[in-house]
Amino acid sequence: MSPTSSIPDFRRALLAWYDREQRQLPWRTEPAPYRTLVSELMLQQTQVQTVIPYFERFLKRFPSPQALAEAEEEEVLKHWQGLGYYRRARYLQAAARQIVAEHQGRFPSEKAAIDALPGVGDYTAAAVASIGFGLPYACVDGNVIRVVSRLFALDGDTATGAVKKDIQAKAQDLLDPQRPGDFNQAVMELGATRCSPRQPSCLACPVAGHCAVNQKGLDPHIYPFKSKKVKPGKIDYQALFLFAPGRFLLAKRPEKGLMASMWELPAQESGHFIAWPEWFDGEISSRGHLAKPIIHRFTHLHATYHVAMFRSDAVLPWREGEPAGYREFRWVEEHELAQLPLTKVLQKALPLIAAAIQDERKPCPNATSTLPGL
DNA sequence: CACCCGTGGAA
DNA sequence: TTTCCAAGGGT
Repeated sequence: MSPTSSIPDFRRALLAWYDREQRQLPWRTEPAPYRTLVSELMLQQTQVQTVIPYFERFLKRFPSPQALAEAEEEEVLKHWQGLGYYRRARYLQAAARQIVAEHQGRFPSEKAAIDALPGVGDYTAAAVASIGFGLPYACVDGNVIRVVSRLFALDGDTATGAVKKDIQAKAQDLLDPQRPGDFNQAVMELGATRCSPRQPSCLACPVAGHCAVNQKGLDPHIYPFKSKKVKPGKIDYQALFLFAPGRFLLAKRPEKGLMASMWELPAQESGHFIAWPEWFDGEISSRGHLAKPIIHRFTHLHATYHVAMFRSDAVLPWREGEPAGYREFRWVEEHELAQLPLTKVLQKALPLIAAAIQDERKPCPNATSTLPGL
């Protein structure tokens, strides 16, 4: 805050701007704590535009904590497919079950009970408490860190605990106790639409007059200071597309870790194509592989998937438990894909595989399936 | 505290 | 092509 500005003036200016220019978002209509919880879980590390269609589909299918609590995990994951950070989906369902089991299905209005919900940390608890129940807790997310850093021209590394604590305290001081939910959303809205990381629109900022960086003529781009991040590692996978007439083999990933419980092509870490799926006891009638590997970028992992394809003329068993590490294997038909939660890598691979196999089999008139040999 | 956990968009 | 990062939480 600049020396001449007051907190009440700041609140008034920010809330007036928010009342005037806030975006119309699905979770801002019919406000309810459960809807706020769903939106906040989805918005963790995920942009608003990405979340909107997921939020609408999810609320339509799981309109209440009861509906979500009673659902099959696989269907919940299916509704999260493509959104990433799949643990959030399971935490959300666990939270719904906790609300049903421990709060008789009534969303808890006490801060401590909100804190105790799975997948709910400091940020999300403050968001649900303030937006859902009007409780005076300040949210601190990436937007707030940036806005507060610039408002006060804070030079410290925001990765350190001391700076985080300082920002939390300053955000709490600024919070309007009369309208905590709107105020929290207003700061985040400002961070998303004006006080952005790369191209801050200080000329269009409703609180530029309160901002230390702006009033001192400092460069907003250097706030907040962040230490360099670690470069992502690289990893090669050998993935197998094993198919028989009408079916192909999918694997369900382990319950924990990367893309937990999602379905994908069975794969193992390897830099090379393997000649033969040794865990398959059937007879292979033909084989091939994708000309180009599938590149998939995770936050801190660059993965390359080499896809080998093996055709068998009958659906036969593979050796139990192999390849290692999977929760379940299943021969699936194309129409079943609509029910299974699939990894993005699998979704990238399927059309390429279909094209490769149809290519080998031409002429191939009247091909109605997008998948090979079906 | 460092690391893990997805994906898409922007520059 | 590479890098950053987005309404973070758990371990």
